[in-house]
Order: sequence, then C-alpha cells, then structure tokens
Amino acid sequence: GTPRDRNRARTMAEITRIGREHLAADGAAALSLRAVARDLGVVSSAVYRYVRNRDDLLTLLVVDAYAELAGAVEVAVAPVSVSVEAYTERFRVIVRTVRTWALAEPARWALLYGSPVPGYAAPAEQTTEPGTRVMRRLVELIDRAATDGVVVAHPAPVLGRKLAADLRRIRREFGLGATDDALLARAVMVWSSLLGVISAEVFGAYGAVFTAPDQLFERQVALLIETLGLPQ
Amino acid sequence: GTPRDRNRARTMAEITRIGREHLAADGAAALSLRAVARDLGVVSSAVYRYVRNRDDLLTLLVVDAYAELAGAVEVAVAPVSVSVEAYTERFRVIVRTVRTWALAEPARWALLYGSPVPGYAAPAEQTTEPGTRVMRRLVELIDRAATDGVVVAHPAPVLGRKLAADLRRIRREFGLGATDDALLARAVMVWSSLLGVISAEVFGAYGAVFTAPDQLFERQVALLIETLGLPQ
DNA sequence: TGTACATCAGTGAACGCGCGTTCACTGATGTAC
DNA sequence: TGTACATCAGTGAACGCGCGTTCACTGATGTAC
Repeated sequence: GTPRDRNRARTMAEITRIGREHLAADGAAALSLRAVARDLGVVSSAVYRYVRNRDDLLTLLVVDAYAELAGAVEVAVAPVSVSVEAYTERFRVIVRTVRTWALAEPARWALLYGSPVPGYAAPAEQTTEPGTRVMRRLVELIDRAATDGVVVAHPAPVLGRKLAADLRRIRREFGLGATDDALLARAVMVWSSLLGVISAEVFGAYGAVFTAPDQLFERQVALLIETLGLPQ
Repeated sequence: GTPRDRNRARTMAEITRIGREHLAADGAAALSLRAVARDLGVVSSAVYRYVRNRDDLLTLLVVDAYAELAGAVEVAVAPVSVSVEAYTERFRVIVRTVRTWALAEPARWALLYGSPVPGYAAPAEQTTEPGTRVMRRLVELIDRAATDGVVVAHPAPVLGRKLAADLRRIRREFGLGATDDALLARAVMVWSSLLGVISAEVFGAYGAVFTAPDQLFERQVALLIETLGLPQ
C-alpha cells in the first residue's frame, strides 16, 4: 500500500480505539462523532472522510467488539486437546473466556448483548457473521461431543412444529450432524443462560449480594454442563 | 388531602406516565427533563418542583417499573392453588408473566435488567426492596416445594467457602428454611438464566433466527424446571 | 524524469437543534389566629 | 367569618454547554502519460 493507504488504515484504527474509550466512558447512546474528532485532534467534519455517519461508527465498534471477543475465545480454546475427554474442558474454557472478556470490557459487552441503542439497528450483513462466531464454536463443540457419544441422551421432548423447523434450519446452517432437536434446544438454552449469568454480573443486577463472583460463576458453569449432559 | 395535595399527586403521576413514554421512545440515556416538561405543558424549570433532578426522575421510573412488574406477577400467581402439585404451575405462571411484561415493556425491562445507564446509579435504599420482589416470590416458592419434598434432591456440590457464606446470608434474609446450598445455587442460576432468555428475546439477540419464540420459551421453561428438580 | 490532472485529507464556518440547572419573580392556595 | 402571613406552583430569562451534518475551500499526495 501507498503511504496514504497506510495513513488511512492507521487513522481508522485510531478512530476505533478512541470510539472504544468513549463507549467505556459514556455509553453507546452518548457516542459522539465530535468527541471522537476532538480526541483525534481533527476538526469534526474531518471524520466524515472515514465514517459515513454516527451509526456507521457504531457498526464499526460492534464488529470490532464481536471480532475481538471471538478472537479471544479462539485463541484460548486452541491449545486445549480435541480428545474425547476434553470436551467439557473446552466448554469451560470457552465460557470462562467470554466472561473474562465481558468483565474486562463491560461497555463493549453492553453494546453486543445489552439493551439495544435507541434509534440504531446494526446492519445484519456486517454484523451477523462476527456475531455468531462464539455461538458457532459452542454448538460445534457440542455436536462433536454428540458424535463421540459423550453427551448423555435426554428423553425427546414434544416440540412445536415451528420450533422444530427453526432448529432444523439452524442445524443445517451450522452443519451439525449429530445434534438432535432436544440437544440443540439445550444448547440454545445454555447460550442464553450464559448471556444472562454474565450480564447479571457485568451489569450489577445482583447488587452487592455476591462477594465471590468467581465461585458463583463456576457453580453456574457446572449447571450449564449438566444441562448439556456433558460429563463434569 | 387538600386540592393542592391531589393536584400534586396527579402531576406526579403524569410525570411518571410521560417519563415512561419517553423511555420507550428514546431510551433511558436520552431521557430529558425538558422533554417531559414540554409534554406536561409546563416550563422546564417547573418540573424541579416535583423532581430533584434528572437522576431522581430515573429513580422514579425504576421504582415504578419494578413495582408494576412485581404487581403483575403477584396478581397472576395469586389465583393458582398452593397445593403440593401446583408448585410447577406456579413457577410457570411467574416466569411467563415476567416474559409477557418484558415483551410489552421492552424499554422498562431494559431499564431494570439491561445495560446500566452511564452516569446513573440507582440508589439502593429506594430500589432494593421493589427490585427483589419477584426473585423473592421465586425462592419462596422453591423453598415451600422443598419443604413439601417435591424437589428432587441433587448431589451436594463442593462449594467455595465465600459462596457458601453468600448463600447462607441470602437464605437468612429471605427466611428460607428448606433450601440447601445446592438448591439455592440452582435458584440463582434459574433466575439469571431467565433474565438471559428474556433479554435475548426482548433485545433481539437472536436476530431473525426463531420464528416461534413462544415455543422456544416454553422449552426453556421446561429446562429451568428440570434444573430446579421440580416435576414437569 | 517531468508534468498535468485527479484524488484525497483536513479546515472552518454555518445551520438548527437540544440539554440540565439556577434564579428572582408573580400570583394562587392554604393555615393560624 | 375575616384577615395576615406562609407556602407552593409555575414563569421566563439566562448560563454554558453539547450535538450531527453540510458545504465550499485549500493544500498535499498520488497517477497517467
């Protein structure tokens, strides 16, 4: 690339970095192009060379956060063996990594999984792929565990026709061969539970009730593992 | 009360009502005293006769939302028999009512259980009691079911010392006589899972993946019941 | 290698808007005697 | 029942601040020949 290209890339990275800081300080709803411009040392209209408008900046930050979270998960889980016994350990590593990231980056966690920003809708084309990477890792892990017969079979519940169709579509999309409806429904439950458990901690929903959040989380992870039917 | 008192109460109710509308339209972060004053048909400084400042208005709305949600739950659950067989049904009524309220009032749900409002901290003295009413109903229900021996006993996990102390404190505070550590940890898990499941739906975290959210929710409720060890 | 032109980054002014909070004030409603 | 005084609700102006977005512009960097 030319020097100009390199400058452009560097400025883009700067804008993202500054945006993250403002997110952490004031929240997504108050994210302001003018404030970013100020920190960038540039007149406010100049950032329009890099970003179409405020919503575009938000989208940038959403994609950035999804990518970083998924990257952290992938890096953390890579060294763990894929052997049959290690499924549970891999599961633990994934959910612990998500929690650790969320606690370190509460504002970005809120941007991804908290209340939607009023007036802003993340564009699905840019957001869906990075937004499903962690969930994909989870269901693939579960599917492989099911293939290896590590997952306890649960009695098949009676599912509504539409729900069954939704689950079938998800199974096809993620290429899951060994996961039946009951197990996939459990995987979805485990994912939403994880969001709830982490958000409760990050957003302070427990108030000052729990003095040992790590211990609480480990207990909750054990219950997620139980729900999935993985061995403890 | 005097006419003046009645006027004051009516105006307070109006402010709350208008605040709810603005919450729904623009979110808590953008809630504005001036906008409320405009809708009230009054000059902006006049609302300071009713509310100390913007944070105070937010607190008003938080307490109002907690109270309405808890009220809805209590009204819904009241007619359900307290007989031994009805514990599961009462549990279902509670969680369904919470979900229905959240879907009807997404902005207020976000205010209670979504991302915190930057720069605002709800004052614990006013917020804790109404904020724990629903949770209290749930754990009391579970405790009674345990008293009646309806709950399946799970193997006692090894708990960290601090977590055990936290659970003991909670048990004392809510006056739970039959709930052991393992069960109370499950109750906490069920509560955070419920928050996660409902928030995922209300905040749109699933995107357009599920076309039958009712069916999905019922399946997830069944898994919560399983986690608690209540009979289906 | 040099020149003409096109692209790009950043400027500065402007438009029109909104916000929270304070303050001295007017006029109406309530209370004590 | 009437009067003097206190309380209260609401006014209007002001302070000082912030925002997104557009537009015509200058000067630097890149590209094509």
